Amino acid sequence: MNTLSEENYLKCIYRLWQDKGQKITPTAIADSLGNNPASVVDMIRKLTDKQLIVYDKKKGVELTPAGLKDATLIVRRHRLWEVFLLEKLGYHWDEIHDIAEEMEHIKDLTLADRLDKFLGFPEYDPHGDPIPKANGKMAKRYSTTLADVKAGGHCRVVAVKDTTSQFLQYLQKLGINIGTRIQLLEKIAFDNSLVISINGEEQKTVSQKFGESLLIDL
Amino acid sequence: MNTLSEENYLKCIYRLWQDKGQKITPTAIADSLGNNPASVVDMIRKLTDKQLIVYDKKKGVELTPAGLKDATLIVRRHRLWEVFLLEKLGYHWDEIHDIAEEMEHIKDLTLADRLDKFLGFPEYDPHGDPIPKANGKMAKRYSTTLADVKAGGHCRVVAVKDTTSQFLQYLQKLGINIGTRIQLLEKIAFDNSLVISINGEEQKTVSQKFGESLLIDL
DNA sequence: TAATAAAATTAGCCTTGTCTAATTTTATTT
DNA sequence: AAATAAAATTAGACAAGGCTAATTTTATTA
Ligand SMILES: [Mn+2]
Ligand SMILES: [Mn+2]
Ligand SMILES: [Mn+2]
Ligand SMILES: [Mn+2]
Repeated sequence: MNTLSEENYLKCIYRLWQDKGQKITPTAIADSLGNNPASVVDMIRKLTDKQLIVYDKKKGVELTPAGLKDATLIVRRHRLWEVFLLEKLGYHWDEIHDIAEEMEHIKDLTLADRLDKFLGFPEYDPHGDPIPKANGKMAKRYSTTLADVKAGGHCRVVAVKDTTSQFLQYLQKLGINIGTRIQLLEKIAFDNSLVISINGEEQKTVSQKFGESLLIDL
Repeated sequence: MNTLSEENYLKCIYRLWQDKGQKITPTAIADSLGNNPASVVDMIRKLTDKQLIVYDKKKGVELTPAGLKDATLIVRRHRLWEVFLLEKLGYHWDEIHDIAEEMEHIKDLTLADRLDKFLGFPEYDPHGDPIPKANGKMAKRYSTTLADVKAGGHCRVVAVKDTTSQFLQYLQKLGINIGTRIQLLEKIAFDNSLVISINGEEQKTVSQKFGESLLIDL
């Protein structure tokens, strides 16, 4: 049985592994969790002792099969609870992440499966992230961002890479949701700002960071 | 904001206060939580500093209005989650308490109220305990136990005082639920064992401890 | 390659929440 | 009232999980 902290580290490592296929370093983990690298080194030792990760100076941190299984279950619970909070309790898009951050740690063998069934086996969470099935498999994850679209191109929003309420509320203000159609009218060469048209409406300009936070399907 | 441990202590004090109107001592709290009295003394200091309890050597521990408010909210969340787990996720009577023990600590201002609404504002939890409303008020709590019934008397089970799976599974085996009618046929003078008839069926003998754990309405 | 910068690690400290053992207070019995 | 038992408290320890500051490694840059 893993502690709450161990679970949060596992989930963080899982996310870094999915996001960038890059080397997962103590500093990367520290940045991601808002912790000190020294604390991360301590936890790397604990998780290594529990055989949930392997740490190699060259390759960085990697999840073992056991660690991947544990991490996947935490992600499954997180995303299922997000669906519950949005669909059953009527929370908004930007409110659910932090609550699910706590709920994902509720430990009961059959809870995730019962919740999954109760929710009708959803494939994606409200942010467009695929929900791992009981067997660990999950639907397609998208990786193309709005910033990757070429000028003139059309696309459809399928997921958000950033789940902070700041970003989600900004999206709401712009009228962007999962499924919204966007046309990239122009890329400003100077700072990679993006001029877009949302659902065919009047154009808006958004930053490069914004574009990189929105996952799309062409 | 209270920590998980502080919340568990507050809830424990609340329960001891409701159960017996008696003096709440460090040893009583220690026994109830399975902790050491020395640890309890430490926590009494913390909760006193936070002005959630008042501790008087003569009167024992008492909740302040602020402490009572916090404790009531934890109990509200616990009982609402129990209803959710039983009614929506299909858990059994004896499985829900331990899970709710974790879920009661999820912190979000509107969560209890949303859950309450989603569940249709239930008055009682699956163990027959009244669920505090948002304003802190709650339906009648029963205090008469099967052990208080006089020989020959009839009664109806309204709640269980003990929520351990051992007791609940025993009840299940005997065919006793909330609402079950019981006739007390005889009290054995020797050890206060009770000879009962469940829903008018063949007689069974149960212990005094059993009788004191079952709340009834005459 | 040497100098410098960045990353990783170690050492030592802190808080929370727990424990055991020893001591002091309070209650109960003779 | 004195003796004894029980309860409460203090003192000191420990594990988890975090921090800062110092040091050692590893990468970069000149
Ligand atoms: Mn979390
Ligand atoms: Mn999500
Ligand atoms: Mn609890
Ligand atoms: Mn209950």
